Amino acid sequence: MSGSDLFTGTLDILILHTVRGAPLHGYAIGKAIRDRSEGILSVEEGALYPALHRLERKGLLESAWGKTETGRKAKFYRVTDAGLAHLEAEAERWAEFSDAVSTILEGVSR
Amino acid sequence: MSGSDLFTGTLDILILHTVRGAPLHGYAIGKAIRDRSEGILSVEEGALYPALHRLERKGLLESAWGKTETGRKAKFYRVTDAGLAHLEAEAERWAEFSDAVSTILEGVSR
DNA sequence: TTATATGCCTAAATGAACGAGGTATCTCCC
DNA sequence: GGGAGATACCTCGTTCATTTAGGCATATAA
Repeated sequence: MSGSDLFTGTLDILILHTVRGAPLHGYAIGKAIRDRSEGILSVEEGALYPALHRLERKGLLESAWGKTETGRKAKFYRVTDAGLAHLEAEAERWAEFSDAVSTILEGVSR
Repeated sequence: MSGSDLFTGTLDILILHTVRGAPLHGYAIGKAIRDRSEGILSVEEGALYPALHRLERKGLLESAWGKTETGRKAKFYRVTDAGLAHLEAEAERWAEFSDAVSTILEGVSR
């Protein structure tokens, strides 16, 4: 149904991109995506954590337990080389796809 | 997985938009989407027909049997008022969403 | 001390899309 | 006559991401 959230398939790209710069822990990843999109992209935890595990299982992400700035225990994720390659390919595919959809949809709601 | 196809959730919008102008039959809808996106958006029949039935069940589409220009039997779909309203809302949501994703992803693959 | 924010997680249910199969008709060509 | 290929419809089983709704633990601010 999609209710009011993400279009399936984009979460992985968003996650990979978000941890591309520096390792981040799950909770912060969700927050970062939400913040940077000004609330438009809301990442449910029930989707976020499974996605992180999925990406790690695929070798696109690596994780290590560490401490946050405030001293809390957290699992930090960083992108692997494979993850980076995957991100680039998928980002390209996304750009192509969303351009195609936008072109077709042009004028519907503007 | 998504292999190489649609990002889930956009098919409904594409269908509604495609039949917005004039009633079309399923096969032609798939072809129209494929053609207008220059092959980037490929609509599998296993996704297309269930989607048409789904949309009709929801009252967003209406169907009637008719004949194509070449004289073949085909089921023609047209958008209902509810379908039009839904299309406009979803297209807006799509625009907002894809803008947000593109903004975040900016610079990844360009 | 109690609520709120941080931080992690899982399990059941939903449902969309994929892949692969099937039927039938029509046209074109050998 | 007989096959190939395009048109046109359909369904079924599987896969898989997301939603909804929980649970657990710790820290901090009211």
